[in-house]
Amino acid sequence: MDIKQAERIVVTKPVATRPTRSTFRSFSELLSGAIDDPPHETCSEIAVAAIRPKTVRFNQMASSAPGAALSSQAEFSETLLNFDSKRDVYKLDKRATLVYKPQAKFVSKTTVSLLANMGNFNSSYQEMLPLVETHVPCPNKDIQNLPSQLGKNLQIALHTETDRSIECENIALQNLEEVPNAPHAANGDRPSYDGYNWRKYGQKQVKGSEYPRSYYKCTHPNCPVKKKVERSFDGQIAEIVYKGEHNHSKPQPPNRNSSATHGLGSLSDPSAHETNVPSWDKLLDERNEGSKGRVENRYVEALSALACQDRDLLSSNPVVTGGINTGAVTSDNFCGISADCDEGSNGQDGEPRSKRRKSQNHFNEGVVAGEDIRDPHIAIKTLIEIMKSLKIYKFVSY
DNA sequence: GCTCTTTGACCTGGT
DNA sequence: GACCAGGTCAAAGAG
Repeated sequence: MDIKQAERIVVTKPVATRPTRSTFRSFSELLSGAIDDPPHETCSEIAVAAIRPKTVRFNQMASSAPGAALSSQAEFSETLLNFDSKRDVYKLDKRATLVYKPQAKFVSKTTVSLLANMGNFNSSYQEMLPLVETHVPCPNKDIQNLPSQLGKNLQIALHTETDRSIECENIALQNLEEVPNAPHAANGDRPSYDGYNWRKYGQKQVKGSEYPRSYYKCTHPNCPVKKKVERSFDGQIAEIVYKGEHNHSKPQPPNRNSSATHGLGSLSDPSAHETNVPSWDKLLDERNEGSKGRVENRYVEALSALACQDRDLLSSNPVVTGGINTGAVTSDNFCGISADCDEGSNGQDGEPRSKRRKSQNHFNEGVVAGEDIRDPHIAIKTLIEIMKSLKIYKFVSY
């Protein structure tokens, strides 16, 4: 399929310099700017958002010393995002400064459109998402499928600033674009969160880039699409550049009715097929009747991802241990929820799988701290409590 | 035995 | 034409 250059949205290549006080804007400003723009320009903004947010870093130390970094980030973040303890709301400080690495990229309009349509959920939750779901190298699936209902629910629970559009979504989407260590699909292809399968064909250390760049091809026959991915050493996406357009639709997930233990089912819970214990994914499906189930799932995933962020902190945290654990959820089995928080946690074979799975099932029941977190309001309240207890006030997207 | 990743070598385009 | 950097190929090894 020919790639029409004219259809690509070209983003001029900025010089990679540290933004100055006057040149960069806070995340909220960027978001509000996107909203204020007229529709046509909003489209461009979406395109930019879809390709720009590869790097929103505060401190490189984050990857080298997770615990310390979290602490320092928390301190830093307190100046950026303040909680209203009375109302459980948070406010973005306009002075907040996020540093992201500018880079020239272009994607097709089709790609932009696809990204933009990957879940048209509202902003409140999106604001939560980058923190919960991109700060930790946890494979969180189907983020793009978040229903708008979730945003509505969260708008009730959180009094955020203005309505945000898809920029934040795209940021989250990009940061979640591909998950390292994701189990292979049955056919050996590596499904990504953009829904396509990719095969790595090269890797190179690019001059001027601190991370190695990996080259991927779409595994679909005759599909010309390629992408470059720069991933930091802790496995988080630093940059993604798409090239070309898919000449096919997204590969269909396997029919779970007939083979619920294969394909994406196993992607979610690689070990699920080994036992009769229903996989997390499957349970989700069972609950996914309408958007409500998905809303619930996102909370559970968000909580699990948060837990993955620093299990030591969680385990020593009175709110978490005293609250969540009363719901039979420990910091460890938090990670079990999202199937494979990271390779490390998965590789912790000190705890028998059955035990982890059992714990996971507790969470599957949607009970945390004695409350039913399937209720979005309760879920977000619980989440905020945990965040507050951990002094996590800011979304840091890598 | 198949498929994927890794990685050094090679190719290509820009200066 | 030389040099350089990015992109791709392909053999070897791993799972």
